[in-house]
Amino acid sequence: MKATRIGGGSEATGTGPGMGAGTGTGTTGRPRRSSRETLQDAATELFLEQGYERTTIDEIARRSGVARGTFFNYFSAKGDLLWAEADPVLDRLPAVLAAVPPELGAAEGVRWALLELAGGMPAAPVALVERDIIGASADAAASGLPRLLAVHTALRRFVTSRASRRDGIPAAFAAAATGAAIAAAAGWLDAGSGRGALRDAVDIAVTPVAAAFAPLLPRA
Amino acid sequence: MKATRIGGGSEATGTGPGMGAGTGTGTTGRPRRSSRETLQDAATELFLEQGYERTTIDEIARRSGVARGTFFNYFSAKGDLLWAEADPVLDRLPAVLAAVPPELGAAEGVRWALLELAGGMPAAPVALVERDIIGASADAAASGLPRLLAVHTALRRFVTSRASRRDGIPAAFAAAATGAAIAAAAGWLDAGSGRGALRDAVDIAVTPVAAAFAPLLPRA
DNA sequence: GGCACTTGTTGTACCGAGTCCAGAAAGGGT
DNA sequence: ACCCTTTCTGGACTCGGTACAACAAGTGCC
Repeated sequence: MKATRIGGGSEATGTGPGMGAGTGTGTTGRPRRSSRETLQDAATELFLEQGYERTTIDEIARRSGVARGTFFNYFSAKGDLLWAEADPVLDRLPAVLAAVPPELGAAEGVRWALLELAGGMPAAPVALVERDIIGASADAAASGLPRLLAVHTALRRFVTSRASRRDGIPAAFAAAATGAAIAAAAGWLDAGSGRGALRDAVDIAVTPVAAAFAPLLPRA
Repeated sequence: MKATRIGGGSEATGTGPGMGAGTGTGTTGRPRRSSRETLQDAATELFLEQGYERTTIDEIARRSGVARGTFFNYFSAKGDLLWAEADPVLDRLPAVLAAVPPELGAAEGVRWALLELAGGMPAAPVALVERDIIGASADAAASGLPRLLAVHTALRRFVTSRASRRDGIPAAFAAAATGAAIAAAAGWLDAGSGRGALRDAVDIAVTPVAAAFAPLLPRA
């Protein structure tokens, strides 16, 4: 229950204690009165009404007709509300990296995995559909840091495993690719309704980075 | 006194209210009893003794023989203690970018500015000389986010001003360069005592990124 | 129906970061 | 002496997050 959360990959994405339906024995114990979506909806309402920072967990719980403590059965932090849709996709990154076709080099592999991930992102992810919410609040932005670190860590591990190189290049490439991908995602969110596929935006941003580092990362 | 801190560039680097010595009229009002260094030293001691998270602002203030509230006259947040040496350098970035030789393109200009900045970084920056302190703590890592955003914002502004392009490429390049530079700095810190110049590490990491994006960022 | 067992919910107490503010201390200038 | 400016102090307050013990509400078994 500590889970320093720094390189783990956005734990607590599951459905709180017990994982709801579909876990082993299944249906024993007191049934859940609330649900993730209930809290999510209340929170989104409040965020749109009065902004992220000015909304307290107490209000969210009260509007959901639930005790404050119960909130933390479903979300481990206030900021997790903003990543409800994105987290399941991000959590797939290590698995996707493990599934990278073996004929690809480290750089192409990273690009492949990021595009794969972007393709799986729901069309309207995150409660921050109106991204002004997160953009305007340092607190909200801070909730993105663990995700950023998780992506970076996963990529770095993959790169160092696939390319035999011991200097700073693998980490630099991982960080640069992470940055490019996130910038693409941010721009895609900012583009609003008329935007195209996230995958294309990520492609445009990541491809040059991968191309630049590919010759520097010889096969392991 | 609000200073949302999200795109500003690590404000509150100055010496609290009044800026100490050297501001206009100079020496009027009650003289400062404590100083930034006093608090800094007490904090560093405590961080090394018991770690960053387990050290409270109360303890730092008490060891410095000062009231808790006084701490916030000198640092606007606990995390700022970790960036005392680095912040003044980072704050120079906008000015350095403004001084980029006009014959350089956007990509080369970013590289030039980052190298310039890295060259000015003190040899043992940040209280996190032993970076385990920050690496192990999500809270401590979070204090780096505003700095990261400030760097990214400054670079993005420079790139969009110097290269006429309206799609996601400028932001992607800014983010990739930021990531590469930070990865280099992190690796340099991890290298410990036997490390070379930060400038060289940043050079190695940023150059491929700049080279990749240079052809995509035609002169304005 | 009654019993154990499991799990979710509640309420409360607690901690630490950060804000706010009124009032006291410590100077300088006149 | 008396103003003026600035810092320091101490306390009250908000909010996010943790911990925990008591209670509620189901299931399965006898």
